[in-house]
Formats: sequence, structure tokens, C-alpha cells
Amino acid sequence: MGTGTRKVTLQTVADAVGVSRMTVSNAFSRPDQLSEELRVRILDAAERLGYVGPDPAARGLARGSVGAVGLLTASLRHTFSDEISTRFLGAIARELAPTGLALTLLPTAEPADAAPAWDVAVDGGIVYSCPPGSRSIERLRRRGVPLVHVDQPPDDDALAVNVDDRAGARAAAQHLLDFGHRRIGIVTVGLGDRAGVEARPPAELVATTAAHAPRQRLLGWLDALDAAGVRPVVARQPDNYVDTHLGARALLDASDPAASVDSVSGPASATGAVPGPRPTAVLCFSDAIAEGTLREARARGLRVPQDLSVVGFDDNGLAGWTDPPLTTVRQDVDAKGRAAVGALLDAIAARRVRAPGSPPVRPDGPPRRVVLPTQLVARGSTGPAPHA
Amino acid sequence: MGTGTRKVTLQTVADAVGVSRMTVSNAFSRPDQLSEELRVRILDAAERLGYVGPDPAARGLARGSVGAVGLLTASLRHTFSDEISTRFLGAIARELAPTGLALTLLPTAEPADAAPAWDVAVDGGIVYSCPPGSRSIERLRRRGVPLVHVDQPPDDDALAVNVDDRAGARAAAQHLLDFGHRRIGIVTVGLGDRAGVEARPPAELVATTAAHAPRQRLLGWLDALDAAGVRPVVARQPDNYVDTHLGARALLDASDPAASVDSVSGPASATGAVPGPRPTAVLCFSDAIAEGTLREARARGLRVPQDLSVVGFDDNGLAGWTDPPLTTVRQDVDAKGRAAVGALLDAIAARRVRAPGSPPVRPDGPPRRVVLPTQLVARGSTGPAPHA
DNA sequence: TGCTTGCCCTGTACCGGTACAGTAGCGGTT
DNA sequence: AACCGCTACTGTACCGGTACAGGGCAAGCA
Repeated sequence: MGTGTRKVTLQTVADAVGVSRMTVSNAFSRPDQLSEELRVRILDAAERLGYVGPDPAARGLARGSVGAVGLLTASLRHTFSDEISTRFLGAIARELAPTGLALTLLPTAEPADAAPAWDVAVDGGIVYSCPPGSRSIERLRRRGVPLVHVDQPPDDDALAVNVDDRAGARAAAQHLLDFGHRRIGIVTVGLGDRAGVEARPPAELVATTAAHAPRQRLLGWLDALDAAGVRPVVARQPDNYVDTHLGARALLDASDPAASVDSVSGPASATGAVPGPRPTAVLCFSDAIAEGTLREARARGLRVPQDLSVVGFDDNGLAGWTDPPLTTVRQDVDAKGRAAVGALLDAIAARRVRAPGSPPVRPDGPPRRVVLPTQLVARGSTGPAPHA
Repeated sequence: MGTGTRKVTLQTVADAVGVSRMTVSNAFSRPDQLSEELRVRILDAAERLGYVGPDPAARGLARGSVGAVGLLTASLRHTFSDEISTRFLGAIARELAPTGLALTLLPTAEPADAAPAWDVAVDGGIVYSCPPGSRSIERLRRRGVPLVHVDQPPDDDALAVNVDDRAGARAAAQHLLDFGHRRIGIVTVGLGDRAGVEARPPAELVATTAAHAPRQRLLGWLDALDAAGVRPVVARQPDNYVDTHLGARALLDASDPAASVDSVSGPASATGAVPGPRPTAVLCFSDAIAEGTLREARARGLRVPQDLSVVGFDDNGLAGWTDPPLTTVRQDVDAKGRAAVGALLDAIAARRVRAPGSPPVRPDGPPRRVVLPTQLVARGSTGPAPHA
């Protein structure tokens, strides 16, 4: 108990038992490398001396792997607010659990860049809804850490897991068209932080939308609408997880029942979105926004789906419980997590056999790229277009 | 490009530039230790050679800190399903972001104990709703890693952040009593995985409930109910995040309108919960369960609050949006996260000045222990007891 | 008896950095 | 000229482990 209590290390235990340091190491990390009897003796001595086990940092350095995978995501605030992101995280955690790997949430922000190049050791990384080219990602890539990109625009040869957002959105829009809707609104994100209605033409909106999912969904909606000659009214929904009705409010505010402009008249009016008759249906970026739209509709005395059809996206846990239950596009978030973790574990394993610090290129076969399907789930929030 | 491409390290760069290894290290980690001109030269050379920066594992070992804090939680599946846990995680992440520290989700499960003592390096840990005495926690504690316990039963001298669940629950129960309710149901978790009504006396239920929050809330409810001589009917809600109505269903199934037993008759009937008249009010462990209870009530044609009052707990994001809006007990999850991270950062800082591997005991002052208040939020889901 | 085999254990050589205590040079006092 | 205090860089000594290639020794086998 003197002041000179040096840190207890493998050596301390080795000396106490009278074996080599290596044997103590094996007692903890490779039980099959020594006799059971000696192992027990060592473990007892360790317990007695207060040795808790190999220091993870040192082990990580020596082994070249640390037992953790990183999650790179733009904003964690964001990630924990959105139900789909959260469920995705949960799926990852669930997949990782049996492997014993930890999940490290890496800060991508790098607030003051002056800060020391903070960097945490990981054996692999999942890049999720993260602006491509971020410095953290680049660093990991160059270091040869296996990365899996999820819901990201296709990068050069990188493992990727994506959802067929575009096809899902297309199906959603087609669903409305099949019901006879011709005046269709869109409420989506990624176009700015202030709610409002877009005057810009759709093509420009696509170009403006940087984030992957919003862009793909917009593309999908437009695929179907363009083919039908329908030009939608697009409203901006702020990236805000409580006021999910603001986009719908802007959309419905913009419609002037007195106006006679027919939005079916095609892409003629170059002025963009002008006040027109109220849409009879709304395509929403997410179920959360769709739910806000339902609230907004109710607040205005609009019946859903008689007066207004509403389509969501994701099929989150609430979609089936709203009133009316939400027609939406389902994505399998669990499958996404499974695929991501699976691919990552494969890549980590492959790296281990090949070379400890080998080049980041993958000479063998094409990079594994998964695209998960989406599926339209028709519920009660959509119905035939009302007679004009 | 030859096969002999050795790993690029500090030394590689040092040799290329013609300086000592230490100087290269400083160029990355302590820019003020060398002239700007040389630093630029070194950084350029590093870039050219493909050196990405100090290896985090090695740096962690040498520095004694890795730039990450751990989150120890019983089941991550659990943690990501519950909105309150999720928001707590978000709050932690938000607090951590400006510090540049990563958040590592440590697996507490240790499935096959035979697995190598998986252990990831962290500078500190937050223990959240985790069975006390878990091996991972114990290991970190003995290693001298600062830990903050959140929503955990008070441990021996450990930093702790708690919420005054008991007072909140007491207030909730008192609120019902003030409305004249005497037949009160409780739907809570932690009593088993099958929905049903408890026959055991309340005292035993308290003893059975191991998890901290469920126990404290139960204690709080009973504080008020006991004082009023009311004996509640307790229903078990499985720890299940989709079928949140099962507890309420069991509770309401158990009530037989024909029976004449009056639960106000005090703790006389030693047989425990017998079919009695339907409760006029329900105390729920969480808002999620309260929401399920609202659904169940509606499905049975019970009006809330005219026929049945419902109280939740937590004041989650949905509580204000249900129909009717939920009376609940608010806890400030953000404050909880802030307090936890604050205490942890203090402890980490304190450890650094004291000694790198000093004893885990804290000789100075009493351990910092925070208890955050709760607050009853009365909304529309509670009202006067109906006339019998 | 001699040779192989396999089990246990040990010695050496790293893993890739950082802390800390110098040392050299240099402009400026006294 | 001796002394001082700076700034800029260097050398050494770790940080606490693990991989891998032996080496001693008893059992198995011809």
C-alpha cells in the first residue's frame, strides 16, 4: 500500500507466479496454450494482485485490432432523433452483439479543425448518411480500414448497402396516379431549413438535393409523375423532428381554391409553382412527415383520404397506428443493418488473412454491393381522387 | 509499389524529411513545438508518403487515453427501442460532440463467457440501466476508469445521476387520488415477460422488481396509494416495444363488472388481486405503455378520461399528441445526459491530474451525486372519477 | 534404444507512438 | 565575456501487450 504501488501489469503477475510474461498473457487470451492447472494459478494470482486483464489499448496495438467497429455519421443529433436511423443503429448493435465487437460512434464533425486529429481506433467502419469526402472517412479509407457505405451515393469501389428508394418512391407516386390523382404535392427535406413552397423546377430541385435518400426519393416520384405528365407542387420541410407539419402547412397554404390554373397543363408555366388548386394527394419524404401532414389536414378540416390522400415512406412503427393508417413504402431497416454488418465483418476477416496493413484496394472480385427492395404498403390514408 | 511496402509510420516520414521521429510526432500532435515552416514540410512529406496521422491505437497506449467514453448498458436492443433511452443517448452524443470524444457502446452481455475478455479501451464510462455487478462494469471500475452511474441504484461511492422517479410517481398517483379515484390500476414492467395481473402483494412486487426505474416508480405510486388506503391492481407489461397494450388488456380483462368486491376495502383480502370492478384510472410505467393503454381503452369503447383516466411517465415526444393528450410525469432527459457527461468529464480531468493509474478510490470530498427533479404534467387523459 | 510427436512454456522482437529531459543556437542584459 | 532565457529540435525510455519461433521433456512407436 506504499506510495510506490506501480501499475499492475502482466509482468507483476508473471513475477508473482514465477512464469514468463508470455504465459500470463496466454492464460488470459489463449487458454489452450497452457495447462489448466497453471492457468488457474495465474488467474488466482492476478485476482489477488488486482490485475484485471490485458490492457485493451496495449492489446489493440500489439494485435492490430481493437474489437470495435465505428459508425460514421454526419450528425449524431440527427441520428438519434429519427426513428429510422435509430432502428438502424439498433439493428447494427443487435448484429454486432454476438460477435462481441463494440460499436463506436465516431464524431465526424471536427468542429474546430485545429483540434488534434482526433481519431479512435476501430477495426472497420459503417458510413451512414454522411456527406461523402468527409475528412474522417478519408482518413479511415487511407488507413486501410474496411468501410461499408450505407444509404450513400455509390462511391468508387467501396462496399455499399443501399435501399431502392427510387423504385419505392416511384411506386408510391404511381399508386396515387392509379387512384386518379393529378394534382399532387410533395413534402420533402434537404431543400433548405425554412418551410415553404418551391418555385424552382423539379430538375433543379433534384440537383439541389445533396443527401442521398431525399434525392433518390425525389427522383422516383418524378419518374412516375413525369411519365404521367403531372407536375407536382413541392414543399420544403425543415429538418426538424418535432414540427413535422410545417411542410404540409406551407403546401396547403399555397393552394388557392379560387385560382383556376390547372397543374395538369404540363411543364408549360415556366414560372414554377404558382398558387393552384389544392392538391388532392401528398407524397411525403417520411412517415414522420406524413404523420405531421395528417395532423395538418385534420386541423384544416380535410378528411383523409376523401379530401386528401397522404403517402409516407419507411413504414416506421407508427405508420400502422395513425388515423387513418398510413399508406407508405416499406424498407427493411433490420435487413439493412444485417447486410451492413455482414459485409463489414467479411471485409474485416478478409483483411486479416490478406495482410495487416495491405493496400486499401480490393483486387478480388467486384466490390459487394447490396440493394434492398422497397415495397408499397397500401393502407387507409390513400383513396380515389375526389371529383373536381 | 513493390511487395516490400512496409507500413508507413512516423519513422518513415522522419527519415524522408531528415528529422527525428519526435519532431514528426509533434508536427501532428503539438504544432506549437516546431516552426511553422518545418511543420509544413513534414505534413507535405507525410501526405506524399501516404501517412495519415498517428495510429490511434499506438497513440492511445502511449498517451494513456484514447479519446472515447464507453456506454455500458444491459441490452442495446432494448436501448434503441425505447424512445427515452434513445433520447438519452442523443443527449450524451450531443454533449460529447464538442469535446471530440467518441462514444463507444460496450457490449455488456458477454454471451459465451468463454469468449476472450473482450474489452475496449475507453477513458471513462457511463453506466445506464445495467444490472449492477456486471463483469464489464467491475472490470472498468477496478481498472480505475471513471464511471458515472445513471438511473442505477445508488452504488457505493460512485458518481451517480438519477431522476426522482419516486417523487414523480407519487405525484402521479396523488393526482388520481385528488380526482377522487379509488380503484386504480398499475401497468408496469420488470415483473415478468407474460402479460397478466399480479396476485402477489405490493410489497413483494417491489422486492421482485430488480431494475431501478420500475422499482422506484412502483415505490412512488405505492407511497401515495398506501397513504390513502388504496390498494392497486397491478398488471404486468412485457418488455416489448410493439405490443404496448398487453398490460392494459390484462388489467381490463381481469375486471369483472358483476363482481361486488370493493378494492377500497383495504389490504384485507389476503388472496391478492381478485376480479373486481374495473379500475377508473391507470398508472403506466411509461408513455409508450400509456399510449397502448389508450388504444386498448378505445378498442373497448371506454372513453378517456370520462370512463378511464390514464397517466404515463417520461413525457416523451408523443405524449402531447395522443388523443387525448397524455397526463404524464416529465423527466428532463437532456439534463440527464448533460449531467452525466459533465460529471464524467470532470472525473476524467481529475484523474489525469492526479495520477495515471491511481487507486480507484476518491479521497476527496463526497462523490458527486445528482438527482434531477420530475414534474407532473396534467393534460387531457385524466379527469374526475366517474360516479360509481 | 533412438526418433518422432505433441504438449507446455519461454525469449526475443516487435506494435507505433508520446513524455520528458536535455542540448544547441541565438539575441539580449549587465 | 559571462550569464540568462527562449525557441526549436533530439534521444532515450518507456506504454503494456502479442506473435512467432524455438526448446525441454514425456509419451508413442519402430
